[in-house]
Amino acid sequence: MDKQLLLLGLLRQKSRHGYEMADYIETALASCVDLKKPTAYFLLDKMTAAGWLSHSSQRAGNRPAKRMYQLTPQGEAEFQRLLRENLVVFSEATFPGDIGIIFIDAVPRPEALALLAQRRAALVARQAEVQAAPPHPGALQWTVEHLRRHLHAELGWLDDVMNDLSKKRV
Amino acid sequence: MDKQLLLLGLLRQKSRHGYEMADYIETALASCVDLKKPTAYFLLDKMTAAGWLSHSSQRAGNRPAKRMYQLTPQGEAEFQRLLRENLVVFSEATFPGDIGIIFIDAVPRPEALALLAQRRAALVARQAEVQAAPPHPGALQWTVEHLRRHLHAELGWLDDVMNDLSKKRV
DNA sequence: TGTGATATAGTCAGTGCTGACTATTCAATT
DNA sequence: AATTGAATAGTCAGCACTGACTATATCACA
Repeated sequence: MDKQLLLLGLLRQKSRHGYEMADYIETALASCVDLKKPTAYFLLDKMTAAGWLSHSSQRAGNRPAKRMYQLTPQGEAEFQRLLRENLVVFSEATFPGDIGIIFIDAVPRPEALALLAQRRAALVARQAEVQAAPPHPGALQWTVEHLRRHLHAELGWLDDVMNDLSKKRV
Repeated sequence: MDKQLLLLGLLRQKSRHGYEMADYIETALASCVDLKKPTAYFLLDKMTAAGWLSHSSQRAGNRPAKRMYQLTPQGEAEFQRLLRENLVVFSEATFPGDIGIIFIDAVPRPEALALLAQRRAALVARQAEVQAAPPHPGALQWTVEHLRRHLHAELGWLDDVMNDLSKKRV
């Protein structure tokens, strides 16, 4: 439902067309949500069928007709409901990378450290990228800060793991 | 592929049957990986078909026949490959809870704070649960520590968000 | 002797998502 | 005039996963 919430929220700010939203999400919002174009179209259709959205063809400028979506009153109600639902719950992330850690003793110590060093490099690169990003407007800043903190925690942990690992007697 | 890696890793330690693994994963490993019983059986079948696993029926004790799985040499090779693949990449988590944050201004300030307070309570409860868990053996300790740190970062961030929010001029 | 709990093994339809593809119109370039 | 690229709108098969269910054997206990 979170993806629906996102689409509803974007449409609530102003009418938009599918391509615009999908593109915006895949670029500007890529760091905090995962939503691909086909999914966006699919959900837009679904929510239209459910009466949460209406759309009107509209040609702006000289471009091909766009399908502009907007919230219906029911859509607004659902948005309010989903938003509250989202705000209440704490949803724990899982870390697929931990699975490798569990079995790390199956690979020779030096190689394991080299592999983790690569992981670390990717993490640091990502950190730099987030740091360099232009300031985000409004509440988006909080999500960026969220990401920053988790990256920071991640790096600290990874360093400790590598440290432990390099010290550990075989 | 991470789930496959997990199953392979468990089978590498010793032969096991499906129920045992699914149960172990859903209880002991629930914090770092998400894998349900039907998925486990499905993947076990699939990997058997691919020649990574073999199995033998075996009745131990008086219980119904168990199907004990074990790695084939090819399975061991795949395990090694998947393990390295997993160790190298840094995979970023996404936070569905951020979507609500983005649109938080759509709900009246006091209500928003109350909702986030509930989220916070859930987070704190989870923290206590993790803290109270019995010490995990071997490399599992690292994954628990991983979780601990992220929960800690999460709490710090959430408190800052709530603080900002309660200060913010309307 | 029956009844329920537990250990084991599945199955299957349905959901949510996406990769990879097609189609159309216009602008820009050659 | 022809070609390419980008903005827009989709479509669809297929995958990964799971909720909810069935089946069977044994054990504990009323």
